[in-house]
Amino acid sequence: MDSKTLALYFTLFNEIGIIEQLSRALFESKLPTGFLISHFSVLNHLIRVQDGRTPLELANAFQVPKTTMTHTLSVLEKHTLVEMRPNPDDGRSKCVWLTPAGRKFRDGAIENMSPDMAVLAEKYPPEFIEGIIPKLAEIRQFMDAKRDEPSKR
Amino acid sequence: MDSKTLALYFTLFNEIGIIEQLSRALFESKLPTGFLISHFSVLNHLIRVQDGRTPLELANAFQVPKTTMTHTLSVLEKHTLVEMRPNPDDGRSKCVWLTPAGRKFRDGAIENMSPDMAVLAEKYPPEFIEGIIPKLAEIRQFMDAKRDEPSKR
DNA sequence: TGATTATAGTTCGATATCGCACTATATAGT
DNA sequence: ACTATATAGTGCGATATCGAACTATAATCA
Repeated sequence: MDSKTLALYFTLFNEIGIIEQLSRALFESKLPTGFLISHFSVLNHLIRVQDGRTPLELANAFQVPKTTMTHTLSVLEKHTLVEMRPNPDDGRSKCVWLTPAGRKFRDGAIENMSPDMAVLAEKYPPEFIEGIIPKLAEIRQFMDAKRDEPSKR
Repeated sequence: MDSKTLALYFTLFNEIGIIEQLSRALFESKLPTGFLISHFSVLNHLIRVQDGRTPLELANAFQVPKTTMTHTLSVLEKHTLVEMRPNPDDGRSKCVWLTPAGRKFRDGAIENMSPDMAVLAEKYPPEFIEGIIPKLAEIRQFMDAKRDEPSKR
């Protein structure tokens, strides 16, 4: 692989990294002080896929170590945005449930983020975004699959 | 903006966020233990745009607070991968220079990352990547511009 | 069933990131 | 020149992320 081609792939991840940073900063500026995307993401995920997930499921969904998820959940719990209940199917485990305050927090955050998305949509209409997403999703799936199978080890 | 369209834009940033996480984990696994992408990125940047940059220029380039850059640079300096010299043009400032070890570190890291990029390239040839990058770059530039001009404030 | 191994979650220690406040130097305004 | 303001970098404290080790419960298997 020549260095020119290599640079191309690096550029891809560099662009992705920068957008990630910009969007994170943008989104976090719309959250109440002290809250981060990690907190919002968990609440949002619980609404999208139904709450009652276990901490481990959440850690896998976000591909963070379980210790990180323990910490994130403890913050959410401290603010009564989620509630931990024992897992009826597994004595070692727990289930995470949204509280009404948690749902409200998530809805409010989305509302605050909406105007910025609208500004973006003025310049880049839905069709433009629809043209990109499938390609990114493909790459994401490929990388995700490779992750579990680190070169036949 | 209807919630369906809103969700589309969220999906974009979600995909980007996941790829960022996966690529970060992948790249960091190719670095010597204890080093992170933040360290590599600075070395790489100094080679791409010439060393002799100031800490503030670097902080802006990566859009991190200057305190973060101070910390990152101190780690690099501790490992003699960079060298800080006074800025001849400004008594408050410093310039960051690569050491031979720093160049070697960067080159070695790129070499270690190469095989993974090659695997990716097998499935997604350069033309595929070239089709995505300009669109991402556009969005990145747009967001970057908006960042400085937070709705006419 | 008893012993072994695997899994869910937490605790702990290390490092990263970030905001605030501070020092030192530079620049602008008078 | 003198004062006021802006800027470059750092120190410090708070929180986030992560890996290693630990506890408790489950699953496997002889």
